[in-house]
Amino acid sequence: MIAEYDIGEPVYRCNDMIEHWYRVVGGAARKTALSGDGHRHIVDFLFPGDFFGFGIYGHRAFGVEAIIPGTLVARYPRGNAERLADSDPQIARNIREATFESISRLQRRMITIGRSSALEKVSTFLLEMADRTHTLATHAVFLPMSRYDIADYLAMAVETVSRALTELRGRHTIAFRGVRRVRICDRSALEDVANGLDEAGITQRRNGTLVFVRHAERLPGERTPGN
Amino acid sequence: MIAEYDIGEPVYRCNDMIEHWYRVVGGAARKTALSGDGHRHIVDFLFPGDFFGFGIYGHRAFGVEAIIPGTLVARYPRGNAERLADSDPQIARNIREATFESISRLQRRMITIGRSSALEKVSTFLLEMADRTHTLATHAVFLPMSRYDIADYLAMAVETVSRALTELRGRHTIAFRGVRRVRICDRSALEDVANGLDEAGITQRRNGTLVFVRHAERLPGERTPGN
DNA sequence: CGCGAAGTTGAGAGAGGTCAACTCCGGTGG
DNA sequence: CCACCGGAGTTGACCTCTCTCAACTTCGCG
Repeated sequence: MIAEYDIGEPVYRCNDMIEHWYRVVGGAARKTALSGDGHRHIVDFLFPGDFFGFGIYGHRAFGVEAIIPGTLVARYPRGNAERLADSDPQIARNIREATFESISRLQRRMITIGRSSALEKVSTFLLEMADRTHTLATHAVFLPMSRYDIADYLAMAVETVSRALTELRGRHTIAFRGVRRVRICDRSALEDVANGLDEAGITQRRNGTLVFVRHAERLPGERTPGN
Repeated sequence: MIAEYDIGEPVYRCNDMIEHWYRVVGGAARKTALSGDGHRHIVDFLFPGDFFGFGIYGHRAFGVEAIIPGTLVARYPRGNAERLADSDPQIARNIREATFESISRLQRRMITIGRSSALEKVSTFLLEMADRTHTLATHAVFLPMSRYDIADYLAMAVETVSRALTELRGRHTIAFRGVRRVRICDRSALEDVANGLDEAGITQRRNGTLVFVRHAERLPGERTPGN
């Protein structure tokens, strides 16, 4: 069963009972949560092909809303899907693979969010979007989400997202064809930034003169000696 | 098949081929990754009963090491486990549930790491540990990991972890019985801090008189009006 | 008892959050 | 067709929290 959603329209809300499993067919959606202090978090963006809403019993911990008008989502009653999985090992296997994939994406993202500068986060994000939307290297990446969404996804302030994008544009690593259309001009430079190989050559002011400073002079693993 | 590991001893390493699925039987372990800039991240801590190492093909993205001497880990050859899952729907179901659980824990953690102050992170961490190690409310929580591990788990500096713990001790929210033995004295206070309701009751001066100000006076969702 | 690692504490600096002003863009209505 | 409006996005100035660097203390173990 496929349903269509408009911008901002919820597929399900936080605290809803878990009754279906879902799959994005067209458009895009965001999975959101509100933390106690009233901050919105975007747990994941969902694109065509992505499964979501897995869960066994109880209530939804997150809500899912479309971010593109006319987003299409297929829905499977949970019970049916479970029975189907029980009777058909191939389906069970597919579900397993989808969830493993989901886990590995979450783990990668946690590392992104955890330690890394604003520039690193945004660069990683752009590469992820280019990848997940299957954008050809020569084409511009279309970002269906607002800057606010990006900010809540990367756990940073909107202004900082904006500044990071401006910085990357200034370096000619990316270029804009419309606010939400980004062309990756220098992919390897972008990858370098995303991997923290960036601050490598930042111009700093020291004693009144500009100097180049290498940042990561510490060796990997140095931090944890024994235990 | 069960194997025993000493402190720091790897169950598997990053880039190893995926050959087994695992389950912690006794002790504790950490799942780690190194990011490009040489920072160590702890993706998850693993306790008795936790499954880990799921994956279908290719190489490990993370490494797993014991953090307690004599940690016991059961190991199942991947192929066997998959075949078993194919032939027994109940096992497939168990695996599904374990991975769903893992996903939901990851998502919660991402929110923790994302937006929240040092104090919030550490409070959340203590509650999580109390919960996951099934510590009775009256007992002290034993933290098997070093402060460095905690820091890399919460994506913050060791010193900041230390300072946060000191702060909580100063408030008599927690007390120490040895460096790695923490008693939660005031659980509800700890939960408040973890939920960001901390700064909630700050006394501020407004028009010359002291008033209590709730921090999150902004309504949830307010940040993203339309889109 | 002494050593090295773990943990704590202090001082200073920098990245990013916050607040505020401003621009840009799309849609609506005159 | 243009003026206007509101929200999205950008830019600037400032301030705060946390990271960093460094010294010090405590703990665990030979």
